[in-house]
Amino acid sequence: MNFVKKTPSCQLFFVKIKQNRLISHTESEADRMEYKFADIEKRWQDYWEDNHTFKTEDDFSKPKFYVLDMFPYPSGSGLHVGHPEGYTATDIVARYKRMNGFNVLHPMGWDAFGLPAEQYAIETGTHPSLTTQNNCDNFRRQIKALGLGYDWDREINTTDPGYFKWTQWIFIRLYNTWFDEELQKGRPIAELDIPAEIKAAGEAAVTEYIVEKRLAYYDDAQVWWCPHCRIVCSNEEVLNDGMHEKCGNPVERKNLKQWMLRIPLYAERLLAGLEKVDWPEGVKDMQRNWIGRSTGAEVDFKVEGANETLRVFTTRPDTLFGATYMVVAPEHPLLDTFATAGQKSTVDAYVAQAGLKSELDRSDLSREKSGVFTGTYAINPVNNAKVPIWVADYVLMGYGTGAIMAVPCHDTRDFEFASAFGLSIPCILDPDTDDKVLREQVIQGLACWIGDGRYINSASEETGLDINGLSKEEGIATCIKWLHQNKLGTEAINYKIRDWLFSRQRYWGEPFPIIHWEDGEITLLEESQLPLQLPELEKYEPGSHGESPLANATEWLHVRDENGRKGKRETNTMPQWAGSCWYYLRYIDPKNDKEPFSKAKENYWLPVDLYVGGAEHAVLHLLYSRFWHKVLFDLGIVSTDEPYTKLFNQGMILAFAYETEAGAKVSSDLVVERDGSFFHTGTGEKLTQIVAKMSKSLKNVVNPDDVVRVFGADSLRLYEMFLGPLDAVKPWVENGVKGVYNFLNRVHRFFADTSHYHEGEEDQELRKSLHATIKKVGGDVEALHFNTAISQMMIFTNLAIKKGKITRTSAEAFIRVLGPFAPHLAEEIWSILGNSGSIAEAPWPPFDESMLQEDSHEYPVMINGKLRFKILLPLNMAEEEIKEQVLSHETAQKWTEGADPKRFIHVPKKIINIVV
RNA sequence: GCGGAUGUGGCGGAAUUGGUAGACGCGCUAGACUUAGGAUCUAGUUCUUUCGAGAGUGGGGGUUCGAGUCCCUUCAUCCGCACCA
Repeated sequence: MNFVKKTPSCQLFFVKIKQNRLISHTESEADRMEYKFADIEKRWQDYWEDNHTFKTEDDFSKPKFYVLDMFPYPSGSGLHVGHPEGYTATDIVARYKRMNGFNVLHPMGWDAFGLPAEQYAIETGTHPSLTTQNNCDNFRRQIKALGLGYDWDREINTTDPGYFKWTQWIFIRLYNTWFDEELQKGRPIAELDIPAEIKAAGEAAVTEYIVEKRLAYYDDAQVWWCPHCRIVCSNEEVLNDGMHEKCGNPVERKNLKQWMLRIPLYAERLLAGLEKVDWPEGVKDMQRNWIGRSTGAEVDFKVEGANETLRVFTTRPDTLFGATYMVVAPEHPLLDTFATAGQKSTVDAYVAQAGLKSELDRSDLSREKSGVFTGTYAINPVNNAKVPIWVADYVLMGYGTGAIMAVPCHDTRDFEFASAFGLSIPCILDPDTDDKVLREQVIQGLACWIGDGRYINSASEETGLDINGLSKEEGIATCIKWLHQNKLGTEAINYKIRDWLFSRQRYWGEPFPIIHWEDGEITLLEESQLPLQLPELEKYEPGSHGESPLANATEWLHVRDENGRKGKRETNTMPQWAGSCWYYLRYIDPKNDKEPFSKAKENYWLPVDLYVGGAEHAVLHLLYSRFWHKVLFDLGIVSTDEPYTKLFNQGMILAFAYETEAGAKVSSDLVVERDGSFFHTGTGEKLTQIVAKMSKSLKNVVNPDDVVRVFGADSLRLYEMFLGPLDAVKPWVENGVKGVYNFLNRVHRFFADTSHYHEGEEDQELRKSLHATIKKVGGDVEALHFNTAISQMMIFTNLAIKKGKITRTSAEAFIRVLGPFAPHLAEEIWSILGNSGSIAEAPWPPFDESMLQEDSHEYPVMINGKLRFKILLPLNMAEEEIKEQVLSHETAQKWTEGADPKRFIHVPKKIINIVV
C-alpha cells in the first residue's frame, strides 16, 4: 500500500500480518475467538467453488433478475479499488435478490481485445493471447478473493474464437440490413425494393444502390490518425485538444478505406428509447446531446449567374429577412464555381490555409473569425436581395449542408463575423427584453439578440411573405409553410451524430469476415466459415502508412475462389467496442456453438435489470450497444427494444495526493506527515493534501490485494460500500477501513460466541431494532443505498452487544441480513449456529411491520420554533388532553409565562409546536 | 457559452411527504483493564457561551407555526458538450 509514512494503518498492517502468521500454531481459547478472516474467507471461497453455489440454472419457472457489471479490460496492472466498488454493489444486490426467491444471473467476463496486449507483443514478441490469458487469470484470482458470487461457468472472453465468431456473425447481419425510414426499422437487405430506374441502369447501379443502404459499408473516409500509436481513431477517441485519448499525442487527418456503420439512421429510435429506461438523467442528456437532433429547414438560395442553387440548413428560417450574406465551408463542393476570376487566388489561398489548420485551431472559440469573399452573390428567396457568398472555416462541412445563411443580428457567430468584416447587421426582431439599452443596441445592429421578440422589417411585397409582428414560434411555422408552398425549402431535421468508424489498423481485434476480390467485389464469409481466426504473426508492428499488421500475413491474407479469382482478406480489425456491444447477450447462453444464444433463454433473461458501471461509458459503449441491440431487435434476434432497463454509474474513488505551493504534484512516497501537516522528504517543503485520481505517477494507487491481506475481503467490501453513496465521487481514506473492520470484529465476537445466546423471549427493544434493520437494509439494497444499510447493521450490532444476550432466531435473521455484504463472515457464523448449506441459499428474513408499531411517541416540543423539551405521550391521547399535558409542563410554563399560546400545533407522531 | 450535478462538524457522510440537523464510522479527549496498547470496554465530542442561553447545513432574501429540504438570487467546485447554423 502506498500510504504516507508513519500513519497508524501502516503499523497496523505490520502487526496484523504477524498475527495471522502466528495463529495457526497457537490454538488457545482466546485465539479461537479471534476473527481470523484469512482462514474464514479461504474456507468459504473454497466451499462456494466446490459446491458451485453461484451457478445459475435456466429455471424459467422462477422470476428472473439479471444484474450486470461492465466487464473490465484485463490490464497488466490488475485491479485497483475502483473495480470492486461496482462489483460489490451488484454482488450485494444479486445475493439479496437470490435470497428473495429470484433466479439471478450475475456473470463476469473480459473485454480482452485492445492495444496494451498488442503493444506488449510488439515490444517482446509475446503473443497477445498469452498476455491476455495471464491478465485474465490475475483478474479472476483477484475477483475471487473478494468473495464475489459470479457464475464462473458463464465467464466469457471477447478474444475467444467461440465468442468472436458471433461478433462476426452480428457484423454480417449489420452488413445485410438496411433501414426503412418509413417504418423506422431495420430490415433484411433481401427486402429492399430496387426502384425501376435503378434496375434499368444495370447491375452495377443496383449493387451501388444496395451498398448505399447497408448499415455497414466500406468507403474512403477522412479519419483521425494517431502517428504515435499508428492507429485510426474514431471521433470519440480524440480529445477536445486534438490529442489521442489513449496516448495523449496529437492526431492528424488521413484518408483511408474504412468500414463504417450508419448509426445516424437509428437516431430517432435511440432518442425515443431513452424515454423508457431508468437511467441517470445526466447520461440520457449526454446521449441526447451526442445525437444532437435539431429541427429547422433546408432552404435553397439561387446563385447569381449560375445554375446551381446553394442549399443551407437553418434552425431559424424565420430570420431569412435578416440574412445578409452566405458562408460555405472551405471543403464545400460548390466553392470552386463560386470563386470568381478576381477572387480565385484569394479563395484558394484561404482554403489551403484552412486545410493546414488542425481541428484544434479551427474549433478554438476564442480565435478571431476568418474568411474571404468568393466574388459571387446569392439571392435571398424572401426578398430577392443580393447577398454575398463568403467562405469561412467557422462553417463545418460535416454538419447540415456545409453552408449557412448568416443572420448577424440574431446569431452570435454570424454577428462576430459580420463585425469583423464590416458587413451590415440589420435587426429584424424587436427583442422581448426589459433592458432598454440592450434593446436599442439590437435595433441599431450594435448587439446580437437570439431570444424571442416581435418581427420588424420582415415583409416583402415582391414575394408576398410578411411576418411582421409575429413571435419567434409563429414566425418559424409561417416561414416553413411559405418556403414549402413556393418550393424553396422544406422542414428538415439534422443530427450531430455521424457514421461510426468501425475499423482499426491493428492485429488484436476481431477480423472482419470479408474478402476483397481483385475485380472489386466484396463478399462475406459464409456462416459455416466462422469464426475467421487471426493468423500467427512474427511481427505485430503496424505499417507506418496505415496498413494493419495483418497485411504481412501472406498465407492468411490471400485467397482464391473456385474459379481461380484472387482476393484478399480484410486486414482491418474491429474496434474494441465491437465485443462489448453484445456481451450481455452471450452470458445468457455462453457455450452455445449453434447460435449466439438460444431464443428461449434470451426471452427469459432479457433485458438486463440492473447495469452498473463507470460514467466514462455514458455515451460511446452504451450508445453503440443500444444501436446493435435495436438492429438485432428489428431482425427478430432479440425480443426487447432496449437492452438495459436500469443503469447506475458508480462514482470514481479518488485518493489523497500532495502538491507544493506552486501546484506541483508530489509522489506519495516522498511525503512525510508531522503533526497533521505534510512535508516533502527531500526538500522539506510544506505540502497541501489534495484529492486526486489514483495514478501511478502520484503513487497513490490502492491495490485491493493489500487491503484484503490486512483487513480481509469482507472489510474491503464493506468499506467500499460504507464510503458514501454509490454514485458519489469519494476519496479513499485508509483509516476508514478500520471502522468497518472493527464492526466485523464486534459481529464475530458477539455472534460467533454461542454463550451470548439464550432460549427465552427476545428483548423488546432488540426485537424492534431487528425488524427495523431487516426493513431498512432491504429497502436500502433495492435503492442501492448501501452506506446507510451498513450503518443500520452497526446500530443493531451495538444494541445487541449492549444487551449482552440474543435469541438464536434473532441472530440468524440478522446474520442473513449481513450475508450479502460480508458473505464470508456470515457463512461462518451461519454454520456455527448449526445451519448446513450456504447462507446464500437461505431466505431473506421476513420482517413484521407490527413489531415497529408504537403506542406512544416522545414528542419534541418546540416553543416559537425552538426545541425546549421532550414529552412522552400515548398516540391515542385526545388532542385536548395533549394540549393540557404539554402546556402544564414546567418548561412550557416557563416559556409561555402561563399565557395562552397563539397557536398550538400537534403533528401526530412528529412534533408539537407552541407559538406564543 | 450550453447541459448535468454537488456544497452539512476536524474528516467520510446521515436526515420518507417541510417536523428533534449532525445517525453511523474515522479522528480526538478522559477513564477502565493491562508489562504495554496500536487490542477491548465506558463516557464525551457542531461552534460560541456570562452556563441562562445563543448561533448554525456556501452567501443573501422569501414562503411557513416550523426550511438542509420549497421559491428567488448569488458564489464556489466537479463532470460532460462546445463555431452543430
